[in-house]
Amino acid sequence: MSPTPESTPARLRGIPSRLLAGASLVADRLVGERLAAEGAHKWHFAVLVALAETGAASQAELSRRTGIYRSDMVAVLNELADTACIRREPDPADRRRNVITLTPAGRRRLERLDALVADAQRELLAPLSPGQQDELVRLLTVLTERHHPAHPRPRDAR
Amino acid sequence: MSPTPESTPARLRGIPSRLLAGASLVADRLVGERLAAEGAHKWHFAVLVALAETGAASQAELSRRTGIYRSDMVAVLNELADTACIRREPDPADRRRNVITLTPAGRRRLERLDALVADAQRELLAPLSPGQQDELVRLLTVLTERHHPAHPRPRDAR
DNA sequence: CAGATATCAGATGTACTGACATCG
DNA sequence: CCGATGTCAGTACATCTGATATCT
Repeated sequence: MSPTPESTPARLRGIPSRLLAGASLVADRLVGERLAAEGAHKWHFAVLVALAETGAASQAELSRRTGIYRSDMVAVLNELADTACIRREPDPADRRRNVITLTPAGRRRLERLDALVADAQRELLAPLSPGQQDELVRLLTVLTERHHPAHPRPRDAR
Repeated sequence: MSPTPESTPARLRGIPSRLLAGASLVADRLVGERLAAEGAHKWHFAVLVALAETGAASQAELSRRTGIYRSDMVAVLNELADTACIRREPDPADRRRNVITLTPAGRRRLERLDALVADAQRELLAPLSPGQQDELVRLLTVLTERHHPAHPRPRDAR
């Protein structure tokens, strides 16, 4: 729907869900543009972070950690494997699973992507004072954490 | 990508762009569900508000006010015309344009949709105190208003 | 002729569903 | 047999692009 133009009526402009949609759009664009400069997507970044943070895991587990559907995870891991950022090998303990491991190359890539993402966040939040930035993050955290139970229940990755 | 599950690593959970994406998703779902109960979409609501607020207008003008592309506006107006919420007639002063006018039925429909949208906003913001709700709206407003110049320039409706 | 308008036809991208073979 | 896993095919929807005919 686009980030609120100037001519938007006040009654529309103040609606929280519309503000969130607009803010999310500009945020995703900023992140997307930065990462695109390195031929990456936010998913790659998310998976790399999850691996660096919580250690090697199966694809379904990564799906739960990142919020990417396990059906979509396949393609993401294919690309990360093609660039040697991860290794994907069958789990000897459970032959349904693949064990996904972060490689040194993947760790280096994560460092670069991390810098880009951090840049995008800085640019995104630039209009706010440091105190306001923290407050925004706090408010959004409360909002999202209170809104997972029930409706769209997270089973695999939703 | 989904609203952050519980098992998400802290390093991912605190990223503003991800928080915004998650919050925007739950918000759009809430609004969408409520409006769907009346067979409506957020676009219908947006157009009706724009008409009620700023008065009759051409389709391109409505596009600018609401942030809906003028290519997509056609279908929205078709549906609103089918339910007699608007009238669409050629502008005698400028024969390229259609003049879109809100009908009494449209005004009544707007009242109903407005209540549903307001409900959704209340549910969305319920986890926050009234003061926090205001603060969130303020912060998001600053954020979005500072982020329209340059990049995705709003010409018609982008 | 440049520019705006309404319209259509479709490209893209992302979230999501359903099914299937394999395995615990 | 139930349930989880990796994979694939395909849906649903929204954003966005391009082109065209008409008109200023």
